[in-house]
Amino acid sequence: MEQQYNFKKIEPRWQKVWKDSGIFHVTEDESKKKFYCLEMFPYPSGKLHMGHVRNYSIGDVLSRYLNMNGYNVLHPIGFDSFGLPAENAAIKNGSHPAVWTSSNIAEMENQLKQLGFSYDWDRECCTYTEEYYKWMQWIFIQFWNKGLAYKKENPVNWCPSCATVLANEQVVEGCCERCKTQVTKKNLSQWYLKITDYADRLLADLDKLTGWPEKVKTMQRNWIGKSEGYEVTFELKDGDLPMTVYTTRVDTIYGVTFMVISPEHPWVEQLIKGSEYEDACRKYMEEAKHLNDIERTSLTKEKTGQFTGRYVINPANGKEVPLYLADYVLMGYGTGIVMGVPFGDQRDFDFATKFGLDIIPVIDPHLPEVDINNLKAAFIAEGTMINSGKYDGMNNVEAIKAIGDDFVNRGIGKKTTNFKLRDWLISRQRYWGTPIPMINCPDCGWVPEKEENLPIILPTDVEFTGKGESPIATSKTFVDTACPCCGKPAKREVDTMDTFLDSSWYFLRYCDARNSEKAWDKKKTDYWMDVDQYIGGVEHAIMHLLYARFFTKVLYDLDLVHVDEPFKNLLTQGMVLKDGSKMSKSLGNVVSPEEIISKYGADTARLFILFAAPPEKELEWSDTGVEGSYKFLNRVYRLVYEMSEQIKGIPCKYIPEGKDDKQLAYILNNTVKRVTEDIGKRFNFNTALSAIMELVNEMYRYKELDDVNMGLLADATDKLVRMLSPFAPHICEEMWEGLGHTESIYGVEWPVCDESMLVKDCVEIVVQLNGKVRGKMEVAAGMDKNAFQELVMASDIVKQLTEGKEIVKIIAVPGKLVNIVVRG
RNA sequence: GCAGGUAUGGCGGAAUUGGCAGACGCGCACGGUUCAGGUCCGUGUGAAAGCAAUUUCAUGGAGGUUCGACUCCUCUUACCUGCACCA
Repeated sequence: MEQQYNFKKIEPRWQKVWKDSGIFHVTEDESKKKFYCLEMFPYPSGKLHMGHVRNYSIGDVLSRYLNMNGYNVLHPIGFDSFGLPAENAAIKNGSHPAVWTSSNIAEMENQLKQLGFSYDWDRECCTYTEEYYKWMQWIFIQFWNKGLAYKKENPVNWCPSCATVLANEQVVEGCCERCKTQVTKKNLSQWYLKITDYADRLLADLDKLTGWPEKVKTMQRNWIGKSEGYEVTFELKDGDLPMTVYTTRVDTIYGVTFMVISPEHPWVEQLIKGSEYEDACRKYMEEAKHLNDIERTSLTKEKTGQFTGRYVINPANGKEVPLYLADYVLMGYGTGIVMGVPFGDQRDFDFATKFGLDIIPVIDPHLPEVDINNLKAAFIAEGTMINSGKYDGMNNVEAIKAIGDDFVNRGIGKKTTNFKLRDWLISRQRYWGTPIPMINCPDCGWVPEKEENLPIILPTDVEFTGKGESPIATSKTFVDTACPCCGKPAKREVDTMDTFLDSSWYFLRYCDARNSEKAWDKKKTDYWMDVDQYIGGVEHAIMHLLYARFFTKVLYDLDLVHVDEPFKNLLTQGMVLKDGSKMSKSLGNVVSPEEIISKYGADTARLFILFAAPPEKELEWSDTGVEGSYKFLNRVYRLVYEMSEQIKGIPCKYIPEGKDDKQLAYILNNTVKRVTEDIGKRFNFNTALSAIMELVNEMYRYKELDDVNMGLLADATDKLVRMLSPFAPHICEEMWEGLGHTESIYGVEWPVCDESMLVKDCVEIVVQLNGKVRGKMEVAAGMDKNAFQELVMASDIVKQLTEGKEIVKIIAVPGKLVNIVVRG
């Protein structure tokens, strides 16, 4: 151990030791309790950013801590390496996406190794490799065989100038990001996975996930969006199309004054044909193609619509109401047709106001402040039915069932459950993704490729122009094939899969990453799954986590895994900010991990990022804060260096004698207790580090005293280095060696708190007068309430405080406080 | 817009079960060390009033519950995240 802390020498040295000894490689070991610690794998965008450093530092502290607690810890890493940016880079530079991706991966692997994370690199998985996407294709075929994959038409963002499909991200203010042409919609036949078949289970099983943050579960519940209601069929005047609406508020049906149909509803064509409003309707439909769902459903956007010239008949009262096209009705939810009740729905209210339609009150809340005949906004509350024929006078909640049941009996209603969740559109008209292993045969239709022919390899004779439907279609070798069923000429699917599929099962592949015979051996997932702790950005709270849960449930039903939920505990980490906003190149407020590592070392970077904020919270980057962490490591290093000379050969045994011995022994053991709880139970690494800092401060004070107990100092030094090692592993290895140990600190036992050192005979308590602190006193610990209260009330402090005042009430909390309520 | 979240000194944050608001760190000030600067060691540091003891105010804002509220309830403001083809 050198006198000076030199991270530039220490860090590469220990990284090499770890690599050469293979210390982070794990195998299934039935004799040990397993722990699967997983961090969301990165997209290889180029270099690591601070969000990655934060995510992986959290995971590394946990992994190292659990390893020291005797667990067999699986801690893998990989790269989510298919996706749009690689393809954009290829279009821009005329290179191949694989070149861009693999050089990024190499760079990021290097950075991860420089940070000293305890990954089992032998299990590394990259989704763009043939050995990974082979099994992705195999899994897709299992979904197909189970009837969970299908093809359906769906409108996509379409740039007419590039003649290509655009991702939402590529649409900027309604225009193509490359050529600025206004984006429109185009119908394409697309692959879907039937996630809606699992909607009920995905919702119900959220209750099982006790280790998930409540906020994430709430977000998932809202996303799945289960609602109970009725489908009611209105009759079309002069036509025979059943105009079926979905409503959760069938009690308001007497307040229907119009009906709205989504502009992309397939029936619109025949509804408007020949009408005097036909041209106006077509124009409106064209305009609707330029807006996205968020804009369309915005409550603040002025409502637009177009009368179709048609009328429908309300089955409740036989009234005719006009039928409009309006973009606030989405084709993707319910039936694509909505009954307009301006009284009870704000969107309908806005629409009716704009188009001069009637507003009929149908519920009277009996509130004097509400004039239901002259509303300024839609009214939503419980009340008594009015203007509703035979239901008048009934409570509106009861009326839902009564009216609904009547429609069911009349054969024009159906009780239904609706989900906001839609089936998962997985096809992408892109190159850089897993090819969908399906073949279209003129005779057999869509058939999957034979399993023995997997993987279907991405062709390399492809042009990247940014134009056309899918780059794969430009390959001369890929498309034409033979039907796996009948052998006749057939064509391959040229679309690739959404990269969210790749990331929906990678945690299973890590369990058996090098298996070339199977996606994974069930014996291995039986041992390692489920993931004990999953850590990642809160921005993935809905989609990725829902898709991974869906996959796990399907694979469970196929008997390929033994768990039906993948992630037992979830930690969602906050973002890293600089000057109050997200670090981004456009804002120019990026601090690169590289910079910090070269200036202060990996240990400082890790320490700062864990100390600056608790993991779930946003973290404000501070350059001076980093310096503080660096100073702290130096302070620890100097202390341990000095101690290593003095405590050589002295056992970590002590009997505290004076006040100072007792104080250090108390702080030492209390620190062990606090740090253990903060890491293991609360994941509050910032307070764990505060506690360690307090211990260091106390050791600095104690060691300068005249009469010190060397056994106590030896124990404090030993425990200090152990406790700090998950946070700053390199410097701790160095100090551990300096203390005379020959084994790596990775895997030595986590220190244990000696409870006998925490027993105090005196506690300081607070005396309050009317809830305000007025004095403090020392009392013996462990008194019962009556004795405690009597003792305190008899004290001089209390006598002084209450002199000449009438005592109204006394609240005594033993060992904590006495609050005296007085008058006068 | 919808959904979810956050708000505490000059700054990052602490307060684990409703019980001493501001632990720990940064910054700042002063002192020591040093030729000097840096490093390092130490002391102080929410605001206002006061020589002081001490008192009053203070956890985005407005109310409420309670002996007692950063913590619970109602309303409100600002900001952050997601919104289904970015990953």
